Amino acid sequence: MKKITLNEIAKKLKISITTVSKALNGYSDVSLSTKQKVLELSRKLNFIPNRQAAYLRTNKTKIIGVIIPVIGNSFFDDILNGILTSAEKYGYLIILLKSDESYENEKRLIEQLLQQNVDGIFISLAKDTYNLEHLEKVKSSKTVLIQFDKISKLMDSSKVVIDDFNSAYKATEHLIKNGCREIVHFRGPLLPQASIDRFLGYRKALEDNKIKFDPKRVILFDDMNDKEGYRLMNDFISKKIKFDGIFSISDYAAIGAIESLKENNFKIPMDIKVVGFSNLLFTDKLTPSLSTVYQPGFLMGQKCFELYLKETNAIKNNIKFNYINEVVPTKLIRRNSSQKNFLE
Amino acid sequence: MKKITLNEIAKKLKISITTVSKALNGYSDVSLSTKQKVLELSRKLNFIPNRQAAYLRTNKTKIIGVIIPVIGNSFFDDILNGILTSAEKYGYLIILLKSDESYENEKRLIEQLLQQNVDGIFISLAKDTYNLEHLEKVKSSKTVLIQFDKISKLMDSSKVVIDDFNSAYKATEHLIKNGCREIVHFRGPLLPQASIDRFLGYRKALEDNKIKFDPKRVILFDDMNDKEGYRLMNDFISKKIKFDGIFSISDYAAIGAIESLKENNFKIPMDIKVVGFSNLLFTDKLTPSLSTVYQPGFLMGQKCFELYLKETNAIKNNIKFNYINEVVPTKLIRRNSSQKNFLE
DNA sequence: ATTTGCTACGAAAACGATTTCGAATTGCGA
DNA sequence: TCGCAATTCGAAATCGTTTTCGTAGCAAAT
Repeated sequence: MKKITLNEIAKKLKISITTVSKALNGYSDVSLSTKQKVLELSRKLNFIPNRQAAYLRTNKTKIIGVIIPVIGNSFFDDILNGILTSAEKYGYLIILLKSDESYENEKRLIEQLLQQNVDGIFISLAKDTYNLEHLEKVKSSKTVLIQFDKISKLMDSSKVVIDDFNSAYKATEHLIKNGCREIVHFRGPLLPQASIDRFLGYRKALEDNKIKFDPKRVILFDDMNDKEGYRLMNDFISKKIKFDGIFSISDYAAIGAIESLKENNFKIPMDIKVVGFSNLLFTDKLTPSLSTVYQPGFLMGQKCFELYLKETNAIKNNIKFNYINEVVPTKLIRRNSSQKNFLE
Repeated sequence: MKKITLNEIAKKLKISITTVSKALNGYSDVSLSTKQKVLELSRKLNFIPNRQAAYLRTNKTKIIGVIIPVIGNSFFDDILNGILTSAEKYGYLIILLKSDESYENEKRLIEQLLQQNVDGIFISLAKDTYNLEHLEKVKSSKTVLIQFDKISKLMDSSKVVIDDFNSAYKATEHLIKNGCREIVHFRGPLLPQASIDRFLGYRKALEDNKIKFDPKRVILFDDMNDKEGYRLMNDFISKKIKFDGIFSISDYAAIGAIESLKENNFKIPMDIKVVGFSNLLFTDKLTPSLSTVYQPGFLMGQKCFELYLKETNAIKNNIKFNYINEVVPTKLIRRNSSQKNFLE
């Protein structure tokens, strides 16, 4: 069974390809009767327009490439959900790619996306991405670039992020208000901006509350998963440094830490109060339920698309466009793991 | 900045487009010296081959469309991860789509994928998909179709699934061995094959152990989330029907049920033992940790790709090909929620 | 009779690659 | 010198659309 093309339809109707194309695309210079004939026949023959061929003329693929560091994080799932929902609404398709937190992969993936002539690239950077040439390449190829969540301030583009500094500040302040004075900070890898800003928020909250910042209480993570949280918590406990709270940049690490704490007979939140970050799935179902900061992933995904649309429209209409830095609100979720007077 | 094409390179080198193309694609009838010149210049000009133009001749997009019912289920994340990993290995890109459990959406999405001329479509069906015309369309357009997880037996194609019947049998048997005699079954929606097979496995396990099957103890779910689990558990409890175990087709529902049980002062696993399905993220971190059946999502994703490759290769080499039904092994994970002599 | 203004349609170029097939060039042995 | 094979290259067709620019035909206006 051969594929149906405009040509086929034109021949059977004894009209030109041009007219068929116009009839299908709502041009006004085609009579109602031929338009109906075309629509009817193309439906009958099950005509499927060829997007790649169309691209060759229009230069629009209506495809967005999305690069995220990893698959399986429920926060990224939320973002993805937001992106997909918006994409569907506007007739776009999404090519999904994962960098596995590697800059080299990221570079390669971007190359692939450019070969596909995607109309836009949404990216959340790998944790070890320091070089930004690959992003420059995106921009110089006139592809719209949107950074989200893990962004680089050194790269000019529209961005959608949370207010990391203030979110961290609030979380830390919350611990302080609930009586903590010696708060351990689980910090992410050194490079990512989010990691830096959250650390600064943590430190500022201490300062503002006249608590001396102690670098021995910040723990650097390379990989923010529960196993690492467990391991590094064990390490820290063995150092016998006093502490009564934990602010973790990641729910994963916090959950791992809680496991370790339980095994070491610490009571949560009585002895140690902990708050995580992201409000991952089921963190409300844990015992104790985990306090955390909620990030509106779905909304962030939608915002990515909005910014993309604004930018392409500006380009299309040839009007000046300034990159937008969209900061979405977070919300501290107070659960049992950080409660003040907790009765079991 | 104009886009670089084969033409540009050819002109600057004063050779033909043909030769440039051949040099870039490793043809043997181009001398080493010109090949080097071409490679060098195309690197210098940052030449990016145009995949859509290439497609028009080759008829291969090297894109796979993947349709899943929802985003945000960690089991599907695992599958997706497997698919993406294999795709990358073989130089394919993935267009990701979600049906939101709706047949109508599914139909539309498939239409879109066919317009994109994807080389293959991997699909996990929506829960209300009864009509299979859209899948027939895929096949009649010579696009390779692979069904995974939520499949339809009525549609002929390669498939990758788990052994739902036996997995459910084992889970139920496990509850029986640990002393349960009146086991409630959380069943999914009526249509999906997995839902049916798991129910049959449950019933067979009862039979084989001389336990009378009681339809009043099977609870039909429309939406298998924790809220529904909570609500329907409450409903069931209010009916005062005796029970001492739950086999839920979904971890989500099981987790919701446990919340309800706790509130109603049932002790788990002492009073009620429960086992779920899927081994979702953090089910091991709950209190009590949730017994469940693990499904190898990542492996399933990889298998999808393997089956796809087998089928395309067969088609390419024009050899006969029989659809493959790949059944991957599951594993019952015994945790605290179903333990026999549990000491708190 | 000529002009004007519509409507409805089509010819043809263009997008950027791949691939077939033929031809030019070269080397080399007879 | 001629013929032949091997090597290297290119002309041109092709994939399936979109879009520009005509133009034919016809009615109304001058």
